Amino acid sequence: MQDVKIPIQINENSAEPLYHQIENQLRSLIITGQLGEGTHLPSIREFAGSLNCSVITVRRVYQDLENEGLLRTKQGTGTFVAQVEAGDRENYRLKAAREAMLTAVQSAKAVGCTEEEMESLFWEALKAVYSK
Amino acid sequence: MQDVKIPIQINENSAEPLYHQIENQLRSLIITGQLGEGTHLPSIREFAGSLNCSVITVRRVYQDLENEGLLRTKQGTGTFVAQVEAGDRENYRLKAAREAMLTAVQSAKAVGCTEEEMESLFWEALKAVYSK
Amino acid sequence: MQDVKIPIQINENSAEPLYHQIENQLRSLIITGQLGEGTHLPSIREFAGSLNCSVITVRRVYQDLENEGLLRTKQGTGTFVAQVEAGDRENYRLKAAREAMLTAVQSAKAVGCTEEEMESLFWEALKAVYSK
Amino acid sequence: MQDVKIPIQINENSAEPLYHQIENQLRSLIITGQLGEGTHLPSIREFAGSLNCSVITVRRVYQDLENEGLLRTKQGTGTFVAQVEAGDRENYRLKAAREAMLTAVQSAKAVGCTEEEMESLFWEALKAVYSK
DNA sequence: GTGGTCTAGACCACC
DNA sequence: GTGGTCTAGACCACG
Repeated sequence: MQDVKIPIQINENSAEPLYHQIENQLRSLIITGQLGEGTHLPSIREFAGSLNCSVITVRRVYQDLENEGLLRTKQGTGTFVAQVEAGDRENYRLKAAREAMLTAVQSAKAVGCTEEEMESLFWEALKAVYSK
Repeated sequence: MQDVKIPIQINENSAEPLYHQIENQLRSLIITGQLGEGTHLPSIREFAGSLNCSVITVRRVYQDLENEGLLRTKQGTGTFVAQVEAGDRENYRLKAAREAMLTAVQSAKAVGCTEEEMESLFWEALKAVYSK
Repeated sequence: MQDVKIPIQINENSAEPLYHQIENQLRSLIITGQLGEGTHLPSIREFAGSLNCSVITVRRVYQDLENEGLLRTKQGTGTFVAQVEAGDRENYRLKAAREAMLTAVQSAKAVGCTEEEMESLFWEALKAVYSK
Repeated sequence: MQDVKIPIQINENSAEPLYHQIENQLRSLIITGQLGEGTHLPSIREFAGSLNCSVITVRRVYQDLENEGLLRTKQGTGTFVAQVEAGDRENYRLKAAREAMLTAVQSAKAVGCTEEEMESLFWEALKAVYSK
């Protein structure tokens, strides 16, 4: 078991609900292995303080991720990263990425993009993201 | 001016709000030219009836698209497709598609995909969408 | 779609959390088919009023059951019983009952009951429950 | 008086509180006679060490069981298994088992099981537990 | 100290 | 009217 700082970026202006932002980022950290099994997450009060949000919101995040099987929480002890099988981890990653890509292509098709245009936009996006 | 049936598909189970689904599809129809300039859209009441939704929802759709400059409402006469310049049409399309693609790539990167994986997923998505 | 009264019994003195009691009873009503697909559940405010509990608690119940796939909720419209496949319904029932029975037998074994004693206790319990 | 090793199995992942798990197992050991009257239990500190848990937890266990009359604490000497009358022992066993069975049957009825189904599930559970 | 539950009440988005 | 999110703050159970 380890004890670490969790790097979460909150976008105040986003339409995405606060708890969603936190959940998504935390989920990514777990399934990419940046938070290893057994990692002791900050207590809900502490995390709420550092994220500058309500305890309830953090509580909700932890609970949702526990329902997904990514966290394990023990009353009076704390919240920990659960054991995630390598296969599951891979599935999570690919499922999320595949859905994102599919959605993008569907949207592009809906506005009448040709396959060539999409390909060009894809490379453009790739360059934009990885040059940052 | 012409008077046509508007082909809108509503997905009851989607998390996407009703007005959003309708707006997006209607916007696509207009900027891809499937609804030409001057097309007379159904009355709010009529459209609401055929979509089996509330008039409030349709009113909101018409209003939002009018604000975007895609529709034009004439008191007592009805709602019509506005003039869309070729350049604007192109901008709309690419802007929407570009954003979609960027979002997808960012999501994929967030879950740890490599560029190679993304490319593979992109082709997969393209195939899936166009083989339908 | 139908609109009905939901018969929920709250036990104030139980150690079982309020939201758990409501969830369990509602789940039973759904998987036993007493609340058919499409049934329009009371609004969270209304239900909270009749259960004499907080809106938040009802909200949580609805959300948890939605995550389980038993409810479907549409913003601005309401909360409905989702489509549950007959097979799933059967699985739910048997899974719940099987676990309950297994737990009981394990507990009984832990305190040193013989198989004969258990059988006798089982018949006793059956009689007690069904004679009510 | 004797001094023995206490075989307690802790399940880290169970939702059941630690103190509960320990209490239940210790209670079973006592009422089934596996820990005879006068047995000298380990000191709180020692027990906590071997269970790898907090002394607070063990203290609570000892205290609860003392309240139930199953343990007896002598200042400066230690904690011992109290005298359990044969009748009491029998009562404990049957009470616990009876409650467990009743709960199970009620749960099963709540999800719509017929008496026949329950019987079948009961035999299944019995087989599962005793074949281990 | 930790998490678990519940409250009242606010404000927003949707229909 | 509906549900969706977030808040502050209380009290309890666990270690």
